[in-house]
Amino acid sequence: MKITFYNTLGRKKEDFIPLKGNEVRIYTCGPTVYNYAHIGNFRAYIFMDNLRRTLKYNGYQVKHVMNITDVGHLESDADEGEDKMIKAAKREKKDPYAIADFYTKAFFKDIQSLNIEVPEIIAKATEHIPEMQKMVEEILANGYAYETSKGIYFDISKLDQYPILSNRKMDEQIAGARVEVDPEKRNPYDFAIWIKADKNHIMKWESPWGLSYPGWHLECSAMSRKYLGDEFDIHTGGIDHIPTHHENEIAQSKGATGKIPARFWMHSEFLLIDGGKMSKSLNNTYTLENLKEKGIEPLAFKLFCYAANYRTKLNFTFEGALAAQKSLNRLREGYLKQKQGNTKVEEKELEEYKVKFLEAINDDLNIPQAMGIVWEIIRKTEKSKDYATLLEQFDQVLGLDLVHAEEYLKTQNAEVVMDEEVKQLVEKRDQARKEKNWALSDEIRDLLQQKGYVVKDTKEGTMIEKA
RNA sequence: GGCGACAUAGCCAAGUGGUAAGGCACGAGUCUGCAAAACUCUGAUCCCCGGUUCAAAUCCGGGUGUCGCCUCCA
Repeated sequence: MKITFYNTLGRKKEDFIPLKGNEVRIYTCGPTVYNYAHIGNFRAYIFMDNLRRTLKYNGYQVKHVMNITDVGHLESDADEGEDKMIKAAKREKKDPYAIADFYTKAFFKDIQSLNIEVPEIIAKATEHIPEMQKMVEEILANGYAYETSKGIYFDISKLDQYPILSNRKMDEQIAGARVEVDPEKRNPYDFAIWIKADKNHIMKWESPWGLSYPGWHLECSAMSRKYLGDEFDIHTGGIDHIPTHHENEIAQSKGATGKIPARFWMHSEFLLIDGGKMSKSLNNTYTLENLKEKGIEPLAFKLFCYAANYRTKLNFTFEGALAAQKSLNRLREGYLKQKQGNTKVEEKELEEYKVKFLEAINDDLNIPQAMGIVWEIIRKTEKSKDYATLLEQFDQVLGLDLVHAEEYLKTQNAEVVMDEEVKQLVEKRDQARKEKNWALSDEIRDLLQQKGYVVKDTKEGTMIEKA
């Protein structure tokens, strides 16, 4: 079935057809591992997950590369300021490689808890320094760069078009408004592709230009080319990458190969916090750990993201996230009920749902619409294993790990029952209820509620959950 | 100043020409010793004004408002 994706290059939806047979080659801008990733970052990786799962669901083979930026970007566009990795190293009094290693592990742990598929190839910047150097040499040889006392700079005036992704008119931009323009640069928007290191710079490598290190866009150009070739299918990233990072990445790749590296450029929108920007100064860059503290599972955050399309801003509030947690549990319970059902469902009906679902996801990953179909099936009164099987199939795209629904629900309850004091209260209440001592039973219920539990009476006795 | 986006029920949001998906909350009912949970049911004519059309939330023009980017950032 036809797939359409919104392409930032051209700013419209286009039919997607792989460049090479049945294989789709994707490159995703991954994390800079100098700190914990926050939920805004994860929205982008949830989008990436939806994309690759959708392509696989359509029968394509996926070759997907994601970079790990373990040699830090600089603080500012004008290549001044302090390297992020170095900064983190000073902050935590460790060497940059240890910092990178620590946060890389943390990142993949989070990715796993979100049930996000790990791309086939994970490429670390520090392991691709030779490839990057070679690319700098090519760009220089092709006449797209020049050397200054600070490093090698890309000459944007040599390009037929810059910028290509956005409509900015460079001469109207206030260059140097925040950072003084380097007088050695030919154009204010020329950027460093290779930087000569100060004596104090920790991460640096031997090169024809002395001890130095790569500019912060270069790794993506070099690594995508190494694994996916000069031209591949899809390049993804956050919307903030458009104006500088991806613009410059395209420039470099064109300087080296003469080609725009990817056919499709797909960008995910920002997650807003309480209607505004996420920022360190507002102290609202939440991590998955912060969500867990409030009883919100990573997968509930994933489901939260499914309320909106990846290209629209989504407003995160804890209220909304708690609603998603509730919704996730109902989804799990609904799935389990279908699994126990014995009604026979017509093949034709199942087929119709499959078509609707596929149409939704193939229309630029319209997950919200796909979720509408999921809920329709969940709510079916005539319970059926066939519906459960269908939901499992859809979950190949959604990645909510529905097959383990029972375990998740049990885990939530198990955690609660662990508490010895609470356990005794529950037993005492069950006894009181058997004796029809409603006064005592209600008293214990109030007590449990004060402690922050929801009390459920079932045939098996008192069950409690965290409120 | 330049660029971009958004404005749909209490909240989060689908829907881009034919009379408004879904989730959460609220309310009603079933169940229950009473509650809770669960289940069922219930709600909007789509920021304002004008235009195009047989027909507009959906296209065009003009307002108003909100937000993001132009500095690293998903």
